[in-house]
Amino acid sequence: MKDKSALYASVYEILRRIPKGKATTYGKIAKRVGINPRFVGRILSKNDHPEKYPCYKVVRSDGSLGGYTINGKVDPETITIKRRKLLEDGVRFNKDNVDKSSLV
DNA sequence: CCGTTGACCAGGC
DNA sequence: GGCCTGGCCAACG
Repeated sequence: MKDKSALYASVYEILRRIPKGKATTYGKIAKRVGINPRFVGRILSKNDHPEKYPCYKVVRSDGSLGGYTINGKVDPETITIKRRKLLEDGVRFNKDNVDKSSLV
């Protein structure tokens, strides 16, 4: 993993490894691939593949959903979709935050 | 080339 | 419990 494009692939690979009913955080991924947390979000927002990778399984360390962008879409509805998809996967919620017991 | 930006994080108040 | 600050580091204009 030297190329920056490989970095993207690493992040997506991690998303695929998330078990059903679980979510992960930007910070955990960042540590895993060795980059800063901000860049994780940047990767997902600019180069995500919503049909192939569960980018919606990534939330903030405090359990809040953070953001959710699809193909440059910045509508407030997308964040609602993110929450619904997490629920469909069996991730437990505590009000508007992901239950920490559902984090990996 | 340099300043700003960002799907963040941890710490302090 | 919420808001502010500093730090992080690649990408963008």
